[in-house]
Amino acid sequence: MVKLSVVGILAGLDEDALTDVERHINRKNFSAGVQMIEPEADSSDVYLILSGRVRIVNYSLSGREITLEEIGAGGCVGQLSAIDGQPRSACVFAVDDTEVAILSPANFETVVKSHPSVGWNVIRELARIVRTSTRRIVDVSTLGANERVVAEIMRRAQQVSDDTGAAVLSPVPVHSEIAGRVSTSRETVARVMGSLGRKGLVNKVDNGLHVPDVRRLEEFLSESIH
Amino acid sequence: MVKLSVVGILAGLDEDALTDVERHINRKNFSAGVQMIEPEADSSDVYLILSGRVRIVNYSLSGREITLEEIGAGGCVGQLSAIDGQPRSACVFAVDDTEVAILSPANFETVVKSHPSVGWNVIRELARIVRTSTRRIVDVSTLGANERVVAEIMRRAQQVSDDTGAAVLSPVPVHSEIAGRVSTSRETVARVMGSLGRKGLVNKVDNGLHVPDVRRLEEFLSESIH
DNA sequence: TTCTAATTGTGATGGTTGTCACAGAAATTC
DNA sequence: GAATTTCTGTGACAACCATCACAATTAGAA
Repeated sequence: MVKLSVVGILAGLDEDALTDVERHINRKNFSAGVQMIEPEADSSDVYLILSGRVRIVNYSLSGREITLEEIGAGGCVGQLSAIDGQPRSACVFAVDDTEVAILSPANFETVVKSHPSVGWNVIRELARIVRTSTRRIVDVSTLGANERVVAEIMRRAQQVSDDTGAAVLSPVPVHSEIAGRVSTSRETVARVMGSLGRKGLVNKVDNGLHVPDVRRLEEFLSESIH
Repeated sequence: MVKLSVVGILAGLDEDALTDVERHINRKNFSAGVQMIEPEADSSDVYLILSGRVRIVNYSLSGREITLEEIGAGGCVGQLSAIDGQPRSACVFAVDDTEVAILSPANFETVVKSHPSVGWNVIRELARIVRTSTRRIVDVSTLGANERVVAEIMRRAQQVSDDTGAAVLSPVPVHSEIAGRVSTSRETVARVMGSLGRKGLVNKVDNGLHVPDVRRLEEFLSESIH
């Protein structure tokens, strides 16, 4: 059984406090692909991700999928409703098999208020989300669809680049998944990836997508914006 | 001299605590139009707005202005940098003459951590920002520019509509300001407003923009999305 | 392996909307 | 009230990209 201490927002709690929290949660498992939270449902529980991976998505009326966030073990989802009592605005589903600890809004508030460090952790987490969202708003307002795709590949590569400036994204990102994250169509992603490949900026290796020189990707992106 | 108690995130503090906070702030005034915070500046101070109004904007390389938020008396700006220590990501300028109380990041953290109610207020405020940002991401990913303009007028009208379902936006919103808020061009806003006027969904009165029936605006919007 | 499902690649096409350009209206300043 | 600045309205045009429609490829299951 996974310990609650893996959860980011609970960092800084001592053993006693953790066992106390333990008494107020419900553990639950979701298999990969299953929807965990549907919008409009009037629950406001907070889900602490103990293992696995979930994705927060929103569907447009035309059926287009917009990925808002993807969160792995240690993260949490559903805080917003617990904080402001408003209905959920998106749905959450398990990408991999996922184990969660469910905390009621009242207990969430209690824990946050009674442990300053938890409060601060929640604040930091929300600040991170605000920063990400703001960057996305700016991206989508200033860059074209093609550039957004390049920017997304670039960001992913930056996170895993080694000291030679190369990076391997593994497994190869699925086009439709990228499309959901940068608000464009799958076809546009395919075209951009093709063109990056032809330019030698990325190339496929059997276990992933190889970016030989992240710096050149950055340059290519700033050239294409003018 | 404006009291600190107008500030939303300090709600719930008693007199003693407020006078204590008072000792750690610097008051400052900005005239309308002046830039208060420029990005890249490596200060991380939090600005509590005591009176006036500020706008948080971001400029694209092509010079397009993106309005991220507009905040009036009682609000606060600059928290993100104080929370995560990262550089500022946008600039802030005073829309009206504005009086602020400036709090250093260290003091901000102290106040937040030592008063659970302040911590919770900050959390609620950040949650509000996350919700707004998310809605905007969804809007910009699923609606066309024209629809976004209609949606913006609709939202503003909803906030001030009376019991007959009518609303007056006063003063008349400036087109370029709307454009900045919904990530489109000033010309597009002009065209949409013109068309709404011709359909009788909005009309100008001398002191503002009159929306005779907010419901009809909502219907019009959902019809135009198909 | 063979069959099936998922993913990718690419052309054609039309709608949307950003951009440029300028004229007219309104608001401010002097 | 004249002059200047800011704001609004609108046409023309081209770029960009979502969508449709398949074919080709790859991965996964039977």
